Amino acid sequence: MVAASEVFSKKGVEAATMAEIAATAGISPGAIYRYFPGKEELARCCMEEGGEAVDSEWMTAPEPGRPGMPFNELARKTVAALDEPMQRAATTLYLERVLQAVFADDDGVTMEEFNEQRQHICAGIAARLRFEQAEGRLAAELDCDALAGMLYSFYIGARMIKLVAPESDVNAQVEQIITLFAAATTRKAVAAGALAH
Amino acid sequence: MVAASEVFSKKGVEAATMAEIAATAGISPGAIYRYFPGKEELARCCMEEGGEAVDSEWMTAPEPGRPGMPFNELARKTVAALDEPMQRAATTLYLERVLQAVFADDDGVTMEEFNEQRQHICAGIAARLRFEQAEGRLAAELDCDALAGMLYSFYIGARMIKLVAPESDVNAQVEQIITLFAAATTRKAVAAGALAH
Amino acid sequence: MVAASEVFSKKGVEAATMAEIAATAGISPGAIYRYFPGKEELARCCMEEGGEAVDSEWMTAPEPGRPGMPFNELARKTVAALDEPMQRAATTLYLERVLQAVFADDDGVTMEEFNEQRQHICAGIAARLRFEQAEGRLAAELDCDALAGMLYSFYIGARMIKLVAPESDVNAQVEQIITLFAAATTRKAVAAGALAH
Amino acid sequence: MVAASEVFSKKGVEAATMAEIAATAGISPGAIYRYFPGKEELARCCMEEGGEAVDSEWMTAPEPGRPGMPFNELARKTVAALDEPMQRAATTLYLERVLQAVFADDDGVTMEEFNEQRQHICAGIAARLRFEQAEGRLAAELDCDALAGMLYSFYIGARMIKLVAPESDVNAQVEQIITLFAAATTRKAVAAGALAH
DNA sequence: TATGAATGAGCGTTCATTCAT
DNA sequence: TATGAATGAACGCTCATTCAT
Repeated sequence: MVAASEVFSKKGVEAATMAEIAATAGISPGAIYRYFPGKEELARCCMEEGGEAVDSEWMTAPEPGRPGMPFNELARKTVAALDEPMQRAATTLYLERVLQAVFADDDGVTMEEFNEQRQHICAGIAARLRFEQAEGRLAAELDCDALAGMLYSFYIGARMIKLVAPESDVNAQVEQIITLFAAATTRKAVAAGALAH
Repeated sequence: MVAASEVFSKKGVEAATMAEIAATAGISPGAIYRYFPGKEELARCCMEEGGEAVDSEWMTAPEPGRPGMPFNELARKTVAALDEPMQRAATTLYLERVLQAVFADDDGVTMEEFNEQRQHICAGIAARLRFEQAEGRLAAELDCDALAGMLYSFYIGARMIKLVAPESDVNAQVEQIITLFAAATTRKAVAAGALAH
Repeated sequence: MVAASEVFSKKGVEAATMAEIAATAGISPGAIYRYFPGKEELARCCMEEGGEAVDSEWMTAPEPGRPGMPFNELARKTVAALDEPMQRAATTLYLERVLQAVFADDDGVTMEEFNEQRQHICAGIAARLRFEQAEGRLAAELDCDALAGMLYSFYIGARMIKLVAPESDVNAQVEQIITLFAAATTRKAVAAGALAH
Repeated sequence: MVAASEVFSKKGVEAATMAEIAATAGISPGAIYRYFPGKEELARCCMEEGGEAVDSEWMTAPEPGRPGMPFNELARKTVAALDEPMQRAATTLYLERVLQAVFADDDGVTMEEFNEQRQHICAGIAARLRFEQAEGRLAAELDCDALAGMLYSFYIGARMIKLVAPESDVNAQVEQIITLFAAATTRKAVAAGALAH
């Protein structure tokens, strides 16, 4: 619901009231419950609305015959999407949900959701990195899983920074990563060339 | 108030009640209002306490005569500190502060604090990276400011991930960065060596 | 409405929702209001349906020429009927009706219905007891009206207990009553016999 | 709370609102929660307030050296207590709770409470009846457990009838029971006397 | 006539805040 | 000054009822 996202991103999930969301949407409070079982689920839906497309693209690993979007291109697209206006709402929602999970007493049940999503995406990133390695575009000695975890952390961090400093140039940052990856690759080629002499 | 910080860290600002804070502090609920005008202000005071021991080391740029801790070592130490138990409380408090700033109606006044801190740290990181470049340990064509922003985002993201997945191996991730940096450096040396032939 | 009775019996009047009644009846919630002005009236109609098959037998007093079923037999049959599965629904509906009457603001108008029914049944029981006395099967010094009231209370109580403890052996309980009645009778005969000496 | 009992007995637990109870008690709604965890517990406390003294007296079985109150006296006292004004509230509360338990989906957890209380009281009644048998004041061939169940049902039923017909003479009914018991006893003595001739 | 989405008042409960002691 | 019982507004949510279709 666009009205819910609007109120959630302006006030936060905790501070937003169902009455205000309903008023913003131009309906009555009770009508919300026809479509969502409660405030919690409404917030979850709002959160999943943003970035789901990009996330799912990372989760589908490339294969030799079906390489999909090259790593560099997908990485650029992912961070470029952070400039979309709705990202702000998605990120604050995500942040609130993380805190809620951290403070929840449900023995980590809620946290498992985040971990599963993270693990899936990290696995997807790692698969793509291994694909790059197989294609000779990434240094073979790099640990793709650790690298994927590092990239995911960077992505999460960048989203948070965007919240506080929307002008931060994440695109330039991802270019540095791409440059580093390229440098780590060509080194071997150059070294091989050097040894050939 | 140390008692307030304790409760805020454990339950979150929203979930913490003045009654519990008072009980933890060993005083009555009413007594809190002698020292703080309300819960909100109490939370703000607790958040401003957030010390930055490691952060400050990054802020002091190295100089030729006083190099301080090498980049790699400081980077390793910084992420190693994420395994300390008190980090969890510090991170949750930090995240809550971010949310508070995002939702605050004070026209970004609170947000400025975050940005100043971030900019200082990023500047410190960039200075150290430039020092590494000057020493020939980092490829000259890398944009140190962008790289610093990327490292800061990674750090912030890693702290969040640690909250949800304490078992995540941030140390391995930072090693990948160090490896990438080293690879990007040696390439030039190797290339230079190759060209020498 | 049979659907309404079904839902009321299963959930109770308060817990039953118009939506569920409508769904059970296979119509829309709004359609109910074509036939009943509201939930309250619907409940009242369902409650008035409560048939009293066994009850009516007690109401018809025996006469010398037309003794009908003997007291003991009818008493046994009455409590044996409490084991029928449909009794549960009938009893809950009865109890809810009692509560409704107690809480109603209609100055006891609703309560009069209960009292009339109770008085008729008690009168029937008393008539049968008097018949037993006349036949010499029940001690003459017993107050049949008080005894009838006691038996009716026992019956109502037993129905309630069956609700909470379906395994309670009401048949054994009624046998005790029959035994007591018999003992109270034979005493006189024995005493008479003794006096005859 | 006397105010709660007043409102509960006038409106019923379901229909009574915490706001009305608070207003009747002359306090604010929130103040109720300082003394009771919620409406449910408040209702339970109100219910237990009535008749607890009598109940507990039945539960303590008599012993040869410590016979306690004779059965007849205690029975008379128990039904005489039904004329106390607060009994009405206690009975309606009890009735509502039974219905609540019947309709609850908690797999009979709530019902167990009623059954335990019932079983304790029935056991107490049976123990007293056995004591009477041992003392020769009650026919030995009577089944004390079944008789106790019958007396308990009568008591529960009488309470309900009092709700609908406060003028019903329960005292006269209990006198019939006492008469029946006495008759069943003396029969044997008389019979023994008769046989002696 | 029947529908079923929408209404909106009202519920139990919480807890930051106050103030008589 | 400190207490802690009391306040009371506000919340998420329900559901009997309505009414445009």
